[in-house]
Amino acid sequence: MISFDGFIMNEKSPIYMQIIQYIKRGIASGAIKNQEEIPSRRVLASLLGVNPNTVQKAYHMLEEEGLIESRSGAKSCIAVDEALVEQIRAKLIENDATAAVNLMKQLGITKAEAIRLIEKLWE
Amino acid sequence: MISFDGFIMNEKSPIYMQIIQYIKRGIASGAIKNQEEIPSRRVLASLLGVNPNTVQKAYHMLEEEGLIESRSGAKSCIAVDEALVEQIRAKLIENDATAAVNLMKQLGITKAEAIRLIEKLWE
Amino acid sequence: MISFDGFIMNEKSPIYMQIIQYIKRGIASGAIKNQEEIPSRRVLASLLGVNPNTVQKAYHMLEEEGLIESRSGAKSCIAVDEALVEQIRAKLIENDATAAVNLMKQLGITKAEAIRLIEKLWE
Amino acid sequence: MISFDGFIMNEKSPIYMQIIQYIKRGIASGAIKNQEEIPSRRVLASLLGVNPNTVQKAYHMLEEEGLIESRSGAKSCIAVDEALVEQIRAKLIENDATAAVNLMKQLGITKAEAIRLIEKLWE
DNA sequence: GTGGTCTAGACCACC
DNA sequence: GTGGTCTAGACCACG
Repeated sequence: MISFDGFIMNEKSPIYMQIIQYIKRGIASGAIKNQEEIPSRRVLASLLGVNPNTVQKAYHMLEEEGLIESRSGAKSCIAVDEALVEQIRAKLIENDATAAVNLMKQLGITKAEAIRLIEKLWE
Repeated sequence: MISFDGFIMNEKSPIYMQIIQYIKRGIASGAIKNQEEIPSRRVLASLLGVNPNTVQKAYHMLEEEGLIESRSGAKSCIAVDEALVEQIRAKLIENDATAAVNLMKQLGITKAEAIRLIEKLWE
Repeated sequence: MISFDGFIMNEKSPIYMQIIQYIKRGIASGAIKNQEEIPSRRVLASLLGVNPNTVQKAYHMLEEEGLIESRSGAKSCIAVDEALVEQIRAKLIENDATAAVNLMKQLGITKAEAIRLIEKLWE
Repeated sequence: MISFDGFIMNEKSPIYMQIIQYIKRGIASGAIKNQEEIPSRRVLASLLGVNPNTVQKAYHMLEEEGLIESRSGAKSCIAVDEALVEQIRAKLIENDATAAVNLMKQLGITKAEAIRLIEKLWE
């Protein structure tokens, strides 16, 4: 069963999108494995303090992307293969790095300073 | 006159909020100086390809926060105390970089790969 | 034993409601007679390809309306007074036919076309 | 502007579906013409006493079927050509007639009686 | 208990 | 004012 312990909700983006991102990151990082069970709408909704429909929307979109399999009355589970995992991971990494670069550029930092900062923070 | 060259719009948050964030970050980075002029609603709206009302909303909220003031029809930007600006800037940079580092670590990327990625994306 | 041969399921209303309507119409038409036996939940469920609980819900509501009664484990169907049944039937037929006529008139079909269509669809 | 004077809401099917049916029937019967303006979400919602979102759902599905054109900030209007109108009309007529035939069959009426009834009710 | 759908209200961007 | 989206709560069919 997927754990949502590390999930932190912010107000910047839609909740259902944050759930999608959390699960995608989990899959990309290997923390969430194929055929792993996901919490039901109600369980996750009460865990996050949101409406079950918000969770439903996230799950539905993940299902449309082929990352989840749902069967009415049964538990839903993750359905990804290795190639898909790698594809998702590559896309997420590029997005994260691009966003960070843009923010730092905007704050007037130089490339050299940025790299030094990354090196320092990595430890 | 404030430049909006580095402004990149996303669809995740309201546009007026993105404009506010951009100006706040500009002040923090020192790119926007005290008493510097800001584009009129119409000019910025046509520059960003959005509705003048959207720009108006952003300016109005900045005005309420005391970061902008009207002066005989034209608007100008008020920067806060220099030392404070630098302090805020350092904090923002560290936050951004830390967030990026954490996200990339979570996806299982190595430090060397991360730095190579940053260099490539910086142009 | 009540026959469900003519039962056609649609997706517009709840299944249990369709079962209730079918039995009520059967009583009105005289196709279902007083004290006639109804299929058990399981038999009807497998016949219609639905969940036994769905049939159970329909039977329960019919029982509350006094149209069905339990008798030593088996269920039987209670028809109301003969004259009343005929009266209800005439009214239902007229309603159905009037509704169909109005809909088709509204769509600009001629009487002759309508009759030809009915003949064709009747088989 | 499309009139909803003759619209009567029932509880048997979803409200948004009834709105769709009403508009489709209007198009099929010629009562609603191409390029005709449709009421805004709010106007129709307050007219029918339902939530604007329910109207929105109906309009959205009609748009997906290519029967409506929406432009943000502007009025929406009907967008159908002759061939499409005839296609919709044929489909609706068949559905209505089939439903009527099934209901009457279920009430134990004969084909001859049904046709006599239709003829009588048509006047 | 499970997932699926309908209705509702508030907020957003745009004209 | 317009259409579009997010969140919410209730109900349904099914196991």
